[in-house]
Amino acid sequence: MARVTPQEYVEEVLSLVERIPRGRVMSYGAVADSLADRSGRNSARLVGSIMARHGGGVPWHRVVNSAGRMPPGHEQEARQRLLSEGVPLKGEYVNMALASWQPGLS
DNA sequence: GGGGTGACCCAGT
DNA sequence: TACTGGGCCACCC
Repeated sequence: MARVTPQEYVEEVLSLVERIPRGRVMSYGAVADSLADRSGRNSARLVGSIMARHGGGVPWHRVVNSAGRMPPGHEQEARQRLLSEGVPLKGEYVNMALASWQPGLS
């Protein structure tokens, strides 16, 4: 498969995150999986690194880990934003069963 | 060139 | 619920 450059991969990740609808979320792993075919990469850890470094311009709070936990150091802000978008929360976690989204889904 | 680190994930214990 | 081990891949010494 085509193995895009690291920089192109960053673009792919960011543009996908931008497409996550209000009130829905995606896990790092789901993002990695969705881009796997196109990018030749499938590393949730890499997506996490990318969000940490380049997530400033996208709705980063709509990306959480597979358990629905929010990024360390930003729990408060993320929780606040998710809440205002109507994302179903279970205490400190996002209710992934209800909020998870993936491209192709309406 | 080599090794540690991290906004991760999954299966197993 | 919590911890471990193996896999992942770019970044920074």
